Amino acid sequence: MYNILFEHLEEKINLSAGDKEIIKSYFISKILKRKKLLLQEGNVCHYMAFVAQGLLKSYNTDEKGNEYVNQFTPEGWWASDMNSFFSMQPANYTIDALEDSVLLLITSQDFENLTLRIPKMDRYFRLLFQNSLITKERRLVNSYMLSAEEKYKQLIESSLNLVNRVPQNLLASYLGLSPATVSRLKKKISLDHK
Amino acid sequence: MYNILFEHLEEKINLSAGDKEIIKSYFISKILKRKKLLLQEGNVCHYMAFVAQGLLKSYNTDEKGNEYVNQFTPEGWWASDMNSFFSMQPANYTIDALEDSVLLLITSQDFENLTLRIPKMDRYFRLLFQNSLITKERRLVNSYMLSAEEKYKQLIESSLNLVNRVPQNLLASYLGLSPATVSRLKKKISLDHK
DNA sequence: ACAAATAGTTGACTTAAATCAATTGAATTT
DNA sequence: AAATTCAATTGATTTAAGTCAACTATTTGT
Repeated sequence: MYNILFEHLEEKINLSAGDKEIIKSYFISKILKRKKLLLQEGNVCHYMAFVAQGLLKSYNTDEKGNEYVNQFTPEGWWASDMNSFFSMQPANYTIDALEDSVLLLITSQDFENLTLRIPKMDRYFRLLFQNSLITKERRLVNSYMLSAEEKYKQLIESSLNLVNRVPQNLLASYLGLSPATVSRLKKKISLDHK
Repeated sequence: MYNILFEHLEEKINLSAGDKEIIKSYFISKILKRKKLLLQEGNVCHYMAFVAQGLLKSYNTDEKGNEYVNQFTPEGWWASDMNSFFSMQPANYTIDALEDSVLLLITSQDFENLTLRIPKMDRYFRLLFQNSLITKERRLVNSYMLSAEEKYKQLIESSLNLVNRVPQNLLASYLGLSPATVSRLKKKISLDHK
């Protein structure tokens, strides 16, 4: 179960057998069943979760109860409310499982301890956050520059795997569009291809 | 001129006098006059810039010539096209100076060398990117969840200093709104306060 | 395998914000 | 200080996408 974690770390840094033992000792594993919550908006986010298997989503909810999906996290990626995790403030996001999932959790205290004990982990997370930042920035710019149709097309091109695992209404939410709009776009695009 | 850089680094990590000498040696300083470009969309971004004084903006342009401002970078912050800088691919953004500015530049090769020579710098950038990521995520969610009026109000509350240094049409662009809309919102809000 | 819950489609209608254009006002440049 | 460029305002109009609602199709849990 830790293999997938080490594989991902080793894409960015080299680890000795000893490093791996140490790293292992900072994580605890958890099974999160479909629809169960990892984090509830308003609570402090105590864990950063590496998804070893399954799929999570994080979202927030406005006064009217509308859900805004912020991120999907499949195997090999990390999920948390970073603001809450690093500042201990109440979380803005709720995180739950879209599929039965296996997680490796680390607390914020242990995150700190781990990076101090193994400085390479700072490098790993520097590279991880750097890449996430590039992706988020792209998404933000797209949200301003692209039409609904272009957003939907880009998502299909860049994340076909996700598109097949996630209900269309959640993709709509992720794109900042209404389910009706995405349904119409899907039809339009399939007609355009004929 | 390096003092402001060191102050910022020392908010996140401790530096010895020796560290500072080494760090200094990796940067070159540059004066960038108002309206001059640091980076042109389509070129590779060779530098990451620490703004010691002044104010930069980064933006991209669509086929129709519309500009979409992506970030303002005042003193004490970093500017670059991160994707281009770290991957050597052509940049998506253009970066220019809104005010006469003083920059400290580091090349991507030297960035790599510096983090390898002083691992604490990985920690610094881990923390920097971590915070940027939190901010970008907030902006992304706001772009979906908030109305034009709420976006504008939040910007005023959170960044009054910027609001006073940046022309209103660029703030509009940064918020993903048209200049006309921002002008109307400004009027509406001032009336609401009476 | 069935019932219940959830998701997707489609039409009619609304709406927030964009666009266009004319005018006024402010800042830079020479 | 005048000229020129750039920024802001405001009204009239358009438009992309949202909302609402009724219906159908698909998934999920028991």
